[in-house]
Amino acid sequence: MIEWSPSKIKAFQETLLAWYDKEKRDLPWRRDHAPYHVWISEIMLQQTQVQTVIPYYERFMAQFPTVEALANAKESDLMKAWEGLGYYSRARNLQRAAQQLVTDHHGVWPTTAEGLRELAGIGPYTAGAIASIAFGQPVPAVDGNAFRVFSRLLEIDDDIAKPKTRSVFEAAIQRMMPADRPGDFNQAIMDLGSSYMTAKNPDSAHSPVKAFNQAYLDGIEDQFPVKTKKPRPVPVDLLALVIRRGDQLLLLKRPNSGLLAGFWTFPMVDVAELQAASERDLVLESDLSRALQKWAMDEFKLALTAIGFTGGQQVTHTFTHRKWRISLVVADLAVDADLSYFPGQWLTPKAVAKTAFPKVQTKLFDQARALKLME
DNA sequence: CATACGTGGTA
DNA sequence: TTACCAAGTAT
Repeated sequence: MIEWSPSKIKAFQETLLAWYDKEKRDLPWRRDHAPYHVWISEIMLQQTQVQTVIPYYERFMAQFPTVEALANAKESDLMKAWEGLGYYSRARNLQRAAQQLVTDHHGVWPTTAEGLRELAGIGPYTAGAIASIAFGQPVPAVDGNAFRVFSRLLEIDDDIAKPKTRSVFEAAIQRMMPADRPGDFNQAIMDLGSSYMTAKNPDSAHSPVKAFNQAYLDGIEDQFPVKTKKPRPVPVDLLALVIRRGDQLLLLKRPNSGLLAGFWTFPMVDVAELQAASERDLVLESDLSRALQKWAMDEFKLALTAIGFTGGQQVTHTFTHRKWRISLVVADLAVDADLSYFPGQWLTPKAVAKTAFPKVQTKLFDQARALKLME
C-alpha cells in the first residue's frame, strides 16, 4: 500500500469531483438528498445492480412516500413491493427501522454514522452513505466499489473478503474525504467503480483518475482487489408437493428465520433427509411414495394418498450457497385428512396475484401449469 | 470471524 | 453450465 501527500490528495479530490459534476449518473434517488430517499435507495442497492433497483425504487416511493407510511404499512404489502428483489430481511429491517424512527426518535433522523448504526439493517456502509450524502458528514462509505477503486489506486493488497480489512480502507479513505463535499466524493467513487474501474474489463486508460491509479500505472491492475473465493453452492435435491382441492393449492408457510423466511411455498421435502429417515433405500417410486406419506404424517399429521411423480424436468434454482433441484410430486389429500396441525393455507388462483412469492416458487407455479396441474 | 442470506447479468 | 459479480448486514 502506498501513501499520498496532502497535495496529491487535494489534486485527486478536484479531479474526481470535476468529473463527477460533469458525468454523474441521473438516478431517481439523486433528485434530492432527503434521508428517506437516500436510505431506501441504499438498502435496495445492497448486493443489487442499479438497473434492477430503479423500477423497484419508483414503485416503492409511490406506495410508501414517507417514513410514517412505511412504519404503518401492512407487511404483506411491503413484501409484495419487495417481491423479486431478494435478501428479504432487508425489507423487514426497513420497516423495523421506520418504526424505530417514529417511536424512539420521534421522527427525527440521527445525523451521524454512529447514530444511524442503531437502526435495523443499517451497517457500516449504509451508515456512512446516509451520513455523508444526506447530512454532509465527512465519513467514508466503503462498499464493493470503494474496496475495488482504492485497492487499485493505493495498491492495497489486504484481502477484502476479511472483515478486519474494512478498517484498513476506512482509515485510508478517511484521510481523503473533502470536508465540503463528502457525499459527492463517496458517490463519485461509486460511479467510478461502475464505469471505468469495473471488476471485469476495466477501462483505466480512459479513466479520469488514471494518473492516480498506481496499480494501473504499474501494470498490475489485474491483481487488485485481493479477494478470496467463496465456495460453490451445494446441490440439494427436493420434492415439492402439489396438493389440490378443486382449483386451490395447499401452501406451507416457511419458518420465520432462515432461507426464504416467512414465505408461502409448496411443501418441500429434502430427499436426503427423506432417505435418511427411511428404513430402506428409496429406489422404487413405491418406496418414495411410502416415505413421503410417512413424512407428511410425522411432520404435520397430514394424510396423503395417490402420490404421483410427474416426470417433468426438474426445476432448478440457485441461491448464494445452495442449488435446489426440485421434482414436482402430485398428491391427493385423504378424504378424512385433518389440516388442523398443518401450518398452511389453501391458495386460491385469485390470491396468487396478491401474495408475494420468492422466485423459486414462481418457477414451481410455472412448472405446475406446464404439467396441467393448475389453472 | 465465517457463514447465511436472493436474484439477475455477463463471460 | 459454471464462475463471479452487484451501492452489505446480521449473527
